[in-house]
Amino acid sequence: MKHITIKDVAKKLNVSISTVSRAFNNKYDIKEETKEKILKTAKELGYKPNPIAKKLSQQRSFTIGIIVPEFSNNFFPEVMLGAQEVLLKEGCQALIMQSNHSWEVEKKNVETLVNNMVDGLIISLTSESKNNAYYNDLIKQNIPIVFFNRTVDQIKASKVLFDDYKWAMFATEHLIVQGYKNITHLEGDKNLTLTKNRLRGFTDAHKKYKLTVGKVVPCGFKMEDGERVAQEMIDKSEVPRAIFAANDSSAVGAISVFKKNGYSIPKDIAIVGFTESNLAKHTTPTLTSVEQPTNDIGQTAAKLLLEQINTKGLFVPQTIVLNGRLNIRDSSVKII
Amino acid sequence: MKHITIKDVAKKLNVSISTVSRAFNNKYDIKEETKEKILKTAKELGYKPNPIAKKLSQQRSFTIGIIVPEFSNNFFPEVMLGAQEVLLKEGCQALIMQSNHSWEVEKKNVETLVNNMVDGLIISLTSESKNNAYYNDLIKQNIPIVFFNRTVDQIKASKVLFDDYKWAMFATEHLIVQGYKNITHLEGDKNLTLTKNRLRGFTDAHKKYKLTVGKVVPCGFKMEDGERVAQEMIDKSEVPRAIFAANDSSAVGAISVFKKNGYSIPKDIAIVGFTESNLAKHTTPTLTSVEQPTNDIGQTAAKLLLEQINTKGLFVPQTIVLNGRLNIRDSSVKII
DNA sequence: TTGTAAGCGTTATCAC
DNA sequence: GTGATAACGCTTACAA
Repeated sequence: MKHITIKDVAKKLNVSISTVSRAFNNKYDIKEETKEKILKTAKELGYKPNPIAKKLSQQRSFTIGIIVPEFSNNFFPEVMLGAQEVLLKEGCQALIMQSNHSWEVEKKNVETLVNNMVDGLIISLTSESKNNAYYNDLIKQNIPIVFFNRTVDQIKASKVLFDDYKWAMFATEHLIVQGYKNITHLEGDKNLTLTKNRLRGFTDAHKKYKLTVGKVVPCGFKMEDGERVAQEMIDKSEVPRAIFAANDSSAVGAISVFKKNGYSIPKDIAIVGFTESNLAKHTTPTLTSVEQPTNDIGQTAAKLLLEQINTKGLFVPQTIVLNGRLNIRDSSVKII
Repeated sequence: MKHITIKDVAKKLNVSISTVSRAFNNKYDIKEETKEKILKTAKELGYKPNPIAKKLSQQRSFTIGIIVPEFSNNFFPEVMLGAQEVLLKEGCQALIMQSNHSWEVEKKNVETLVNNMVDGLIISLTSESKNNAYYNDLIKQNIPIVFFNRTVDQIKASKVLFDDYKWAMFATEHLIVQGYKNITHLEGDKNLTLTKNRLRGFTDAHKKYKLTVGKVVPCGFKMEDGERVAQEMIDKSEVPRAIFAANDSSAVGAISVFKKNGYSIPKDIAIVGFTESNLAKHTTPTLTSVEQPTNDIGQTAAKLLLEQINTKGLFVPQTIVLNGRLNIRDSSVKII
């Protein structure tokens, strides 16, 4: 497969390659007439600028890297879609990699992307990642990075966050005001800021209503985590009256184990999820959940990153917090 | 951010850049001693080969592009994981793009990847794609492509397929042998081979048992499609006794509408899905579904592609058909 | 075994 | 306005 190059176009028209290059990059003076002529024959010849050569020459790739822990949950795909919308408008391309919940893979992905000269990175950390120093180093090397949702406080970079505290509080409150006592929180992966914030929302909701804070059970974000924890609760005969789960996946996992063991939702156990997934509307009962503005998160992260890239250095890290919504469904309503 | 280059290493050691290059590419003669010396100081200096320059110079990228219609369903992420496993072993990297069910986006993705000098492509077509000519052109240009699952007959390339016919037949048979009559098939997106094959399996299962073939309703692969079709059935009072759905998503969509309208599954309507999703085990009732060997599909596609890349030209397109499994769950059992 | 130099397809800095 | 030409970082004949 032979690529047509700028040279072929130049030769065909008896102009220099620099003229052809100029025709494709509006920033230089060039006679309108020759420009059109070049553009026309370039199209005829099927010329496509080679981005690789452009990258090498410009030391800039017009590509940004996106690293997410997983694709399986539909949260991340939706965020990426949002990011791609704004990147596309700026002529940037997204290079997507998944770290598959492993810090090693995440680090390797970062290196691959940096070596491939991405202009910047949009990252949501794996649950495991503890290497803030690594990222702070990268940032010191002037590699633009924006983090979203899964991040840690110690990293000094722009961030797009969801107010997990506030919405965890709302979610818990929703259970409390309906009169549920003995509410247990299934805690997400530790050492993520969002996990701490959701926990804080959970406890503060109790405090607000002057209730003793419910139990907190380490769980995780996967269905299997929810299944495991629910099974443990049943085995220990410590099944709570209501649950505020780490996320929808763990909630769904827990629900299925509870139901299998004869518990009825919400009659025996009320349950609220987090991070509205496409599951929520289709489980039985339908799942109450906090909806995050996925598309908006992606768009905001991309905008922030592009801004940072274009202002080279003299920018201040920003943290933008976005709003959500509590979708109340059958899994949490009080049956009288 | 200043990258350390081959030059820096060469200067430091007073050797030529070609020697340094050779030290990193074992194929040339080079004194073991100098090689080690170079590798050592390269590491000290923090030298990382620049893949962009390598691509430009070698006209080969050691990157393969993967294009899928979507990430939302967990079928495609699992396939990609499988592909990445084998690619990684060969020192290849995967560049993933989603076409978001649009032929225009798919075409643009292909162009982006080709321009970025991917060594080959692994593609699952969007439902819309009708442009076989486009792909046949690409193949004529010697761009290695392997298609998986979603493909059309007219494209002359290697393919990794699932025997949709066989497993659709098994799925339908499973309903028939339990005594269900009046079985309706929710048909997937038209003009995909797999849709035709599933339909053929559906009809042939009926023929095998000398039954009149059930109704076929055009549906699609999304939850909304299932919801829409179920609602139409209810509105027209044409609710069947059993359903073989296009896939799990459409099955789940249909189930939720039926349940909302007072139908009981499987008592009133038995239902079987296709392409085991993480939903199947967690719906109520749990969903009978055909499980596809996702990881294996990815691995096989990647192997086929690498083989094709390495044998440049003198290879024959292969079609590999993989096997699956019917997971029988509550949604399809006969209640006596 | 090592060095020299041309080339990969662009962009960018000079002249003219 | 346009054309040479030197980068960008690497590979790879060909010489030495």
